[in-house]
Amino acid sequence: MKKGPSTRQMIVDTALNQSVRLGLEGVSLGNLAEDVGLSKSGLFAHFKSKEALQLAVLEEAVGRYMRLVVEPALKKPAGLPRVRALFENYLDWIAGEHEAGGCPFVTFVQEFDDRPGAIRDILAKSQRQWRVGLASAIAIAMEKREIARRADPEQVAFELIGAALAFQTSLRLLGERGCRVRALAAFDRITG
Amino acid sequence: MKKGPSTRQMIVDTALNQSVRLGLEGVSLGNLAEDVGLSKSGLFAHFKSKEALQLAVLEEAVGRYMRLVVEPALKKPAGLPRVRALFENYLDWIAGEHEAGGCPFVTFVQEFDDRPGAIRDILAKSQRQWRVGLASAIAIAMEKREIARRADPEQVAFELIGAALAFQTSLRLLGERGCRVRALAAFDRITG
DNA sequence: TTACAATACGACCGATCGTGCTATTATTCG
DNA sequence: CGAATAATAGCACGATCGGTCGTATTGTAA
Repeated sequence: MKKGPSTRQMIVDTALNQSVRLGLEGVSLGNLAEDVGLSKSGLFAHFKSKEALQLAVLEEAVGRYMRLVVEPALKKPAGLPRVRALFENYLDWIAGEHEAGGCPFVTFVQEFDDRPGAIRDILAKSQRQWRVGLASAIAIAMEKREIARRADPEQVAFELIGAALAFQTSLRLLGERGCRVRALAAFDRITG
Repeated sequence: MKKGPSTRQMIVDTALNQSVRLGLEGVSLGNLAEDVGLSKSGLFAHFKSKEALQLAVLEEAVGRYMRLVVEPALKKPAGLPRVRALFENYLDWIAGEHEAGGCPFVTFVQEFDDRPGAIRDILAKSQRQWRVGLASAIAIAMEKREIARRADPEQVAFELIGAALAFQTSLRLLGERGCRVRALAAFDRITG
C-alpha cells in the first residue's frame, strides 16, 4: 500500500506552493483539490481537518528548509564560512523561484503571530531553533576570531535575520535589483 | 450632511483594527458590520466594493503612520536625533497596543506582495516613500558627521528597516522581553 | 484471480462570503 | 415644518467555504 502516501505528498507539495502566495488560511480545499486533480472529498480524506493539512504543510516547509538551507551549510567548515553559507542559503531560499511567493515562514508568521494555536506554537518553535542555531554558528566564528566580538552572538543573529527580512521586502514588493548586494553588504558590516 | 462621513470613519477604524490581526482579506463584511453595529448592507453602502474598503483602510493606516511616526520625528532637530526618533517611533508603532497585531504594513505587505493590483501598488509606493524619507534623514546626519560614512544612506536605511522587522517578529511571535534593547543596540551599531 | 482494504468520487449540509435591489428610517436644508 | 436627500435595514442571489456520508472504484496481497 503506497498509493496513499504518494498522493498525500503531492497534495502537501501543491498546498505549500499555494500557501506561500495565499497564506495558510487562504488555501481552500476546493481550489487545492482542483489543482491536484482530485475531488474535494477525495483530497479531504487524507486529512481529518484543514488544520491537519496546514500542519502537514508547515512540516513540509520545515523539512525543505533543513534540506536546502541548514544542511548544506553544515557541510561548510565551522566558523565564518558556515555563517556566511547559512545567510546566503537563506537569501537563495527567499529568492528561489520554486517558492514563488518568498519564504513561507515569513508569510505564515505574519498570518499567525497573533492567532494562538498549534500552528503558532510550531512556528515559534522552529523560529527559535533557527535563531539558536544561527547564534551558535556565530559563536564558533567568534571563538575563531573570524567575527568581531563587539556584540553577543544572539545580537548578531538578530541583525542578520533583520537584513534577510529587509531583503525579502525589497525583492518581492519593491522588485529592487540591487537588494542582494545590499543584504550582503549588511552581512559584512554586521560580521566585520 | 455629516452623519455619513462619521460612521464611515468608524467603519474604517474598526476595519483597520481587525485587518492588523486578520489581514485585509481576512476581514469579512458581515463580521465587521456586527462589530460596528450596522447591518451588512448598511455598511456596504458606504463603499462600492470590498476593495474600496481595503483601500480606505490602507489610506487610514498611512495617515496614522504619518501622524504617529513621521511628523513627531520631523519636529526633532535634523540629523541623528531625527533619525533616532524615526526609528524609535517606528518601534513604538510596531509595539503599540492600539495596533494589537503589530505594524499593519508588515502584515499587508506579506499578504499582497505577490498579488498585483491597486493595493500592492499603494503599498509599494508608501514603502518606497518611507525608505526614501528615512534615507534622506540619514543623509543629513551624515553631512553633519553624526553618522559614520561607511555606507550610503540607502544602505543604512535598509539595515534599520531590517532591525525593525526582526524586532516585530521577536516581539509578536516569540514574545521576547529584551528585543527592544536588541533593536536599539542594532541602531547604535548601524549608525555608529 | 479472487477478496478485501485502501482510495476516490458525487451529492449534499449549514454557514458565510461579497454584492445587489428595494423599502424604510434619519437627517439636513429651504 | 415640510420636502428633499442621505443613511440604513431587510431580503435574497449565486458562489464558495470546511466538512460528512454512502458508494463506487481502484490497488494490493493472498
